[in-house]
Amino acid sequence: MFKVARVDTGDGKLVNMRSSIPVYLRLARTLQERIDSGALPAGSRLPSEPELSAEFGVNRLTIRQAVAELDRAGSVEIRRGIGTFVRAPVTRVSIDVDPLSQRIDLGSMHSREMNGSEKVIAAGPAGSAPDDREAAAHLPGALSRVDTLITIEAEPWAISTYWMPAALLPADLPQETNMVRSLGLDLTYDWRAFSATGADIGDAEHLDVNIGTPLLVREGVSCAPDGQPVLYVRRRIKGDRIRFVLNYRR
Amino acid sequence: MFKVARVDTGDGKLVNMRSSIPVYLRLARTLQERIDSGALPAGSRLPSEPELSAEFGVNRLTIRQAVAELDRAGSVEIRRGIGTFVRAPVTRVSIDVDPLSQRIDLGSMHSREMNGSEKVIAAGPAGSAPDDREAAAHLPGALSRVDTLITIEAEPWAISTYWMPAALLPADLPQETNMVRSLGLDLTYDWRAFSATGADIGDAEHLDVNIGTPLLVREGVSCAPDGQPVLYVRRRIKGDRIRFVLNYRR
DNA sequence: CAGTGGTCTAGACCACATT
DNA sequence: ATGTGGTCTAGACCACTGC
Repeated sequence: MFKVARVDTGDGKLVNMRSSIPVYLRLARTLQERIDSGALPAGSRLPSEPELSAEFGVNRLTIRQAVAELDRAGSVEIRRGIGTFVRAPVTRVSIDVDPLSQRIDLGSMHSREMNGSEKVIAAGPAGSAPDDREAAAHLPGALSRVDTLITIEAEPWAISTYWMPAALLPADLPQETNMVRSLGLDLTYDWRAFSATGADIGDAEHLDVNIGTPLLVREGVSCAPDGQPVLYVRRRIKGDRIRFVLNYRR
Repeated sequence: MFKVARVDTGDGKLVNMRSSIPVYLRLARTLQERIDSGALPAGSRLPSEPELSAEFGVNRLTIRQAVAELDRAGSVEIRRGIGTFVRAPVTRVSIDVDPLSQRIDLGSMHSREMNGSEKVIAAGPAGSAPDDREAAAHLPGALSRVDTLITIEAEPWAISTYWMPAALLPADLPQETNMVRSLGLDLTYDWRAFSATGADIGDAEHLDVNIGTPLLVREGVSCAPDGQPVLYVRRRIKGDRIRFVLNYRR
């Protein structure tokens, strides 16, 4: 029923009836419609792969391809050994940020009675990696680089990378730390930027997500009291976790 | 050479030497290392799938699985019928935003001498979809909803969804428009938020990207001069395209 | 035309979670 | 033990690109 329509050209060869849209995509759409229509409500289990394979008359791999699309779209959650389930609409934690001072950060999570920590993954001199080179465009002189993993409630939440003049990196940086505080400077924001990216292999490993998972990127430069830029930070945060809110209401 | 190590248990059965990390992931890492090391510089073509299949002694499908990971990680770009190429580091368009007034938006692209347009995809009353329900939490009364596609230099760039009290939707909304202007109100920002998400099936279709592609989400509520919230906007922007910069320097 | 990546099949076995 | 999703193979054919 969901097979590619084929016609016999007379010489015994079978040719596709070029509906052009591949089966796995039509399948993904069909399943998404069942979700949207309520036939498969949030939390419910999809039929197993062999069941779907039988129902639609296509190979199990084709089914898997369709379900993988729904997974990437965030419509379903695949649990190995158990089944595939319809996701409930995400609710993101909102981080309120004053548009002017911005003095609130992920650190504000601590004040939310959430059990968070920041641990150093790697520290050392910056090299010639693409991101090292970008950092060099924002800060003067030779740079050091520190990578940290922010964990909240025992779950990895974000990866931060800090670049700073080599002289500023504390020699005795503890493995568990609050980077900004450990620099011992009163920093002010120069600029901050928001963008989105997919998890690369390293991100995926540390954050325990699939490669390509959407991440919210927040980066920027901070200045020392004398106005000199001394810190460039790039933070990649699990995209489905968080929302930065800027309030303009007076 | 890259095959799963197996041992004969004596009864003729072969059992995996549980290196536990699947072949396709080890392959992806190997290829990523070749990219990072410069052995495969930006712009260069990877060996074709049959070539990689022969080199590593694994099935072509396993190769494809590895390359697909690199694609999702943004490391390579697959061009059908041509080959797979190492991506250059992305450079994003920076949109400067005054943290206080924020009176700049995607509309600022027009002033950048870029050829942009906003076209209506759909318009009508809001239903009970999850996002419709969220909009209802921000605005009073019965809502209308307008979906638009923002195109710049003939390439789809962003999808916007606007919710507003039904009375406010212009009856003669042109197919090509500037939504905010066509409301004919002097709006001020109540709040704006940034988050990240993966493209769903509809997003992917309109933006011409793969399902799950990271998108930057910018949403918020605007108020009429009398202070009443009258517009809720949610915009999904191709993640690798753009960066919102908030400047704090005085 | 030849070469590239894209889709699909049938079948095997594995890893994980529950019963 | 059973059922779920995860990995891998061998082989076929298709769709697109460039020569």
